[in-house]
Amino acid sequence: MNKKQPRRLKRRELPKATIALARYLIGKTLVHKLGRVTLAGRIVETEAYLVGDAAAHSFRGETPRNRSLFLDRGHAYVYFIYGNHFMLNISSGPHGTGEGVLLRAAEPLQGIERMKLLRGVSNVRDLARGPGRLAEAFAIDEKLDGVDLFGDSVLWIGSALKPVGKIGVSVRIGITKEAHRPLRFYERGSVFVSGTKALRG
DNA sequence: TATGCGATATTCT
DNA sequence: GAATATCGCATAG
Repeated sequence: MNKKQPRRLKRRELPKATIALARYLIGKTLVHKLGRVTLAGRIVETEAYLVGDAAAHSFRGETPRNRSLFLDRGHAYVYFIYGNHFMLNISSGPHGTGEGVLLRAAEPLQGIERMKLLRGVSNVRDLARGPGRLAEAFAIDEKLDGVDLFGDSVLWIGSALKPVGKIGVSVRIGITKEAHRPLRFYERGSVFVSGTKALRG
């Protein structure tokens, strides 16, 4: 029973550079329509993956698994990892360029009861705090791989519903290569950002 | 806070 | 055939 609705963002509104996009997405709204239920959350943490970046899945070229990462900017790249988690990325470069932004955490706004069912937890703070949790809370799976987030699909990015706080920058989480590059962006002080307290400040 | 392990698709050798 | 992966949870300290 939510009043304020986000506006669908258009592809041409997106910054062209991947790092700029990662920063731009903080505070925006991730929306997934599930029949009658709408799941929505405020993106509070992202990471950029670039060309020539050994930590990026595109580093060794295009394969069947990472092909969505090479789509024109604004498409979903969803993959399965560690035997039990999906991750949601947004492709960034022009078609043929393997860059993208990983969505790592969100603040649940709408459809919270459904998210609790999907996740099997009741603590709102833990619903989408971390990339695997975010995907589970938003019912993201391989069927959404390659979807255009800026067309008219059920999964899309909307405008910000609240002012965005200060944005922090740090190294990325959970990678072993290029682990020193400052390519993680997050809303400072948000309790919905993943990692320990130090990683939210 | 800090390990430690599960469970599997994809890629590498 | 083997290693690795953009993690999360349980359990111990």
